[in-house]
Amino acid sequence: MPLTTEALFRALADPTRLRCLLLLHGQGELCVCELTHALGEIQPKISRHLAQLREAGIVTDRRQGLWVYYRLHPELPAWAREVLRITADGVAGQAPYATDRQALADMPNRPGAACCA
Amino acid sequence: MPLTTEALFRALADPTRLRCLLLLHGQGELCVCELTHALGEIQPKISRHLAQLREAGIVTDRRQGLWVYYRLHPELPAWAREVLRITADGVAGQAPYATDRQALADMPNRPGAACCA
DNA sequence: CGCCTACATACGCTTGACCGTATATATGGA
DNA sequence: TCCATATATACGGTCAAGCGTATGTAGGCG
Repeated sequence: MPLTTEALFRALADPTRLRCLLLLHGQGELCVCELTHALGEIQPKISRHLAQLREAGIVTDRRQGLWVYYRLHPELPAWAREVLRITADGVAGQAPYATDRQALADMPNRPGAACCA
Repeated sequence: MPLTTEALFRALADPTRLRCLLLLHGQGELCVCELTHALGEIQPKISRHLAQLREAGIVTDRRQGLWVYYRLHPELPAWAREVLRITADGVAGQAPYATDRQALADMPNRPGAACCA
């Protein structure tokens, strides 16, 4: 079942999901604890919203060790990516999107490749 | 108060509002009875959703005689128009958007300039 | 095995969105 | 003035979305 327009906009209509998606759009791949830290929300809340995005076909996940990494679904329709791109451009400097990026950058002990420096 | 990203996506997340907005985007200006006929919905439902869109700053209205014409708000941010354009392109041939356009074209006794042919 | 960390999910609750019906308001014409 | 049409809104009800808390599951390490 393909992604409908309505399903995408319903996903984007929640601030937590929109913030996650814009972060994933800019960063490529993030695990749950990174998103949790970046948004400053509790973990079950982030997990629940990511599950919704996964069930809608907007993101995919990949487990690596203890961590589960989320990214935009590789088969996301072009128009959906366009919507994300335009939105990301339009709100790049605004709160909370800019502060989310900053909080992620300032996060200590980030898992993944970052720890192998 | 400017239009927030979240407010736009919340507006687009409802099928009735999305159908109205895509019609308005393609047709420029439509009155309530035209939208009611095109979507095949009852009038109070259309009016209520249009009121929400108006309060969100996404459309404006103009009364002319008995009819109230709605159109996209002239000061709608460029990114919001882009989102609408991309969406309209992406779903142009699909139901119910294509059939909405057809039903509007087939509507008898349309008010406005169309009757002066 | 036992423990810790990361993540997912079940539960109960609250709040708000959307609905249809009924009614109010506004305009134009007889 | 009275009526008809077009539109807006008020009311009451239903349902689903989102929430925090608590608990389940999965992987890594001793």
